[in-house]
Amino acid sequence: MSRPIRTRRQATLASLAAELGVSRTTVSNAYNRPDQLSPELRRRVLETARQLGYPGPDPVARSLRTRKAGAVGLLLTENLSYAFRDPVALGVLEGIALACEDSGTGLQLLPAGPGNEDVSTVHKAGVDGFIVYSVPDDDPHLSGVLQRPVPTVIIDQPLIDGVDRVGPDDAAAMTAMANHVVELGHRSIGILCMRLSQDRNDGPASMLRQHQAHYHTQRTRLDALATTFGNVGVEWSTVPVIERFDHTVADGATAAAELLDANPEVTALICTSDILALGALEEAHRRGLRVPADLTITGFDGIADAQRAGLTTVHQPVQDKGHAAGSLLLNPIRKTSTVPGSTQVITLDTELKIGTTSAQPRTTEQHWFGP
Amino acid sequence: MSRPIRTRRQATLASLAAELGVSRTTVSNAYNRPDQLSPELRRRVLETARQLGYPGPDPVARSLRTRKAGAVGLLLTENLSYAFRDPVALGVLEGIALACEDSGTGLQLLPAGPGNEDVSTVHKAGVDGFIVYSVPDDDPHLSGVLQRPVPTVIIDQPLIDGVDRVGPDDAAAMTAMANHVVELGHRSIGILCMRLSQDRNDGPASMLRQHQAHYHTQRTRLDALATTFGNVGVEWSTVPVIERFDHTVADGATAAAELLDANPEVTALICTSDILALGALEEAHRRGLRVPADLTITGFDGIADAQRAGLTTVHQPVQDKGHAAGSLLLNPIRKTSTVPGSTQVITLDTELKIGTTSAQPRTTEQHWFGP
DNA sequence: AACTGCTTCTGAACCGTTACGGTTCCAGAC
DNA sequence: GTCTGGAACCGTAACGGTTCAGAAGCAGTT
Repeated sequence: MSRPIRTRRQATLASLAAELGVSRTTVSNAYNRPDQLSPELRRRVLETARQLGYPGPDPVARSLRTRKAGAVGLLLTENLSYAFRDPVALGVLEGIALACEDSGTGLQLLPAGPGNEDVSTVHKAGVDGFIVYSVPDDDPHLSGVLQRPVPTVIIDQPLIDGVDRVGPDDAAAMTAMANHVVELGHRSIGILCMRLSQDRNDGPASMLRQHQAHYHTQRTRLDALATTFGNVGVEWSTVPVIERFDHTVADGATAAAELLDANPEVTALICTSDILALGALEEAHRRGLRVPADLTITGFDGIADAQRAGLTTVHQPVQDKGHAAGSLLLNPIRKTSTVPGSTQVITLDTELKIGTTSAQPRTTEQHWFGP
Repeated sequence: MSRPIRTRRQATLASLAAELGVSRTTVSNAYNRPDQLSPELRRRVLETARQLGYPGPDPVARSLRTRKAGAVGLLLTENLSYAFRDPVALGVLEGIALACEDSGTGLQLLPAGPGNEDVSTVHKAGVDGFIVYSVPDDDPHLSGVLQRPVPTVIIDQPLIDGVDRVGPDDAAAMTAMANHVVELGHRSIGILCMRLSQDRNDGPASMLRQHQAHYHTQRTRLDALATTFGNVGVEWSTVPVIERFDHTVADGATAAAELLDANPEVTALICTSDILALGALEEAHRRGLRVPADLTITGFDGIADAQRAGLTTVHQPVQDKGHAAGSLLLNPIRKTSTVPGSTQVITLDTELKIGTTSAQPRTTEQHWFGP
């Protein structure tokens, strides 16, 4: 098996047609609509194509004419390494890929990492639609995508008028978790959260920063916590919230250390992701704190490692999320909807999973009689 | 933020030029060569574009003219789920993605799963090149790729004349492993290997099947074992080789069980992948066999879990492998090579990692006095 | 006055294909 | 002998850009 020799000038459908003395249409039909010409002629066309080294119709020219690229673009404002290492991102990616596979569509990963200010990659991508995953609402790539006249589906965040969205009900899910912790009797809590905006801030997140967060998901989760704990008399401004730019177990551990150092009275650590919670768990062990006896720790996402660790968390079906987004984009149910501008929103079920890392605080009174 | 209202008919570069009373060239330049027109005119062009809802030059039309798609295709004849679950595949994928990110190129995952007989997805992909990863040498998608007049790089397998390739020296690496096991004194060995061909065969792989294997990598590794052990008097035809179609830890375990049931005299289990070896390890523990005292087990690849388990294995830099393939495709060093048809081959370094799962057989003589 | 050089803009030729709406031909029906 | 209908094939017009050679205008130089 060896590669065909390239002729001086690539053969085209037109040159092949000329060679055969037939019209271009006929050659095109030989490839795309075999029933439109006699088997004999078709055989001749294909045979001559082979001799001339004609590789078949050019995909780009075809795309131009048919207005179909046969691929969707995935925008993820994150280093691609992250997408391949973070279990949640990987699950979503897998779900999307599955949906694409189902419909025979390509999935194009767009290079739009943090360092990449160049939006042109979005403008140059020949795709029939976009899936946007976990992007801050002020991202330039995102506005580039929205300018393109192709359908777009956003996963999780941001929430944009007129754009389809797939995601869990973060507010409800986090409220359920907050209620769980409240019911256990915790009133002295601390929060670990993921990146709130593009500018790195590893440390406490002020109230202002929380409200101005460009990552919608994180903001919603914090709001839900603030509301629920506010209802039982916990003043949110007194609740320590520690932010981490990078999303790793190690960062979760340092965040927990930072929080516990400054607020040793805390009886429950609520984390906006499992990864951070697993880090907190590590840090708790390092300090000799028993979980949940001395410290309650909760996560969010329901990744495999969390289940293994018995973490109390909110499970969300990450793979389904990706698959739903892909299906929404690829299966044009939208055609049935009479209103052209109608937006579809798919809300995914979440489930509060109570594990072995949450329990009543050791002495509920401790807070009142303080040191 | 909301989407621009779509006009009756999408504006094009031509309609925009007409509206402005300038030539198409000028509009094109406004987007692609700002220095070619006065700032004032450029501002007007962009402003009018905004008013008309013109989304900028169509990427497909641009690609047709410039003969650049800005993306490379990844062919992987495997369910995409596999690519996202298998640590080796994931590492390779990450490496490729990194290389693409470096050069601002998109990475298009082609849907070419096992069930997908349709080669048209390969023909329809508008890409500037292909990376082929771990594909059997008789795969129809592969020949589709090779027909396309774009550069192609193959990772691992198959080995095709005139096509660039990136991969380890499997023969040398496996020979090193075989020598290690030979030097420990093992003469009664068993082999667990991955899929040899597209047709499922979970069980013993006959000599014929081994020789006809369509997965070049597996064949090479087996050949290396056969040669090395042949040199010390072990007749290869007597060595049990158990094949598994799916590549999971569970399959490794059942393969080990199958082999050990039929060949209890075996003192060393050489596996062609870490995943299979980890399964074998599980099965050995289940049977109460001590590793390495009762049974030596070796792997191949050097994944993280293997390191954690102390597995004796051959480490190969999977991420580098992907990155090298991407770089080879994207950085056209090829231009410097005078011979147009010259082929580049990058061979990656491997390293024999001796862990805690290999040791001398308990009684080397056992084999000679055997039952 | 002719020449040079620079900036700014234009005209026309592609890029390779498919959609659309035909025309031609011929067998069989009437 | 005309009509009908289907199979086979064709010509033209997009699809939406980029690119290159040059034209026009104008200031400065010799």
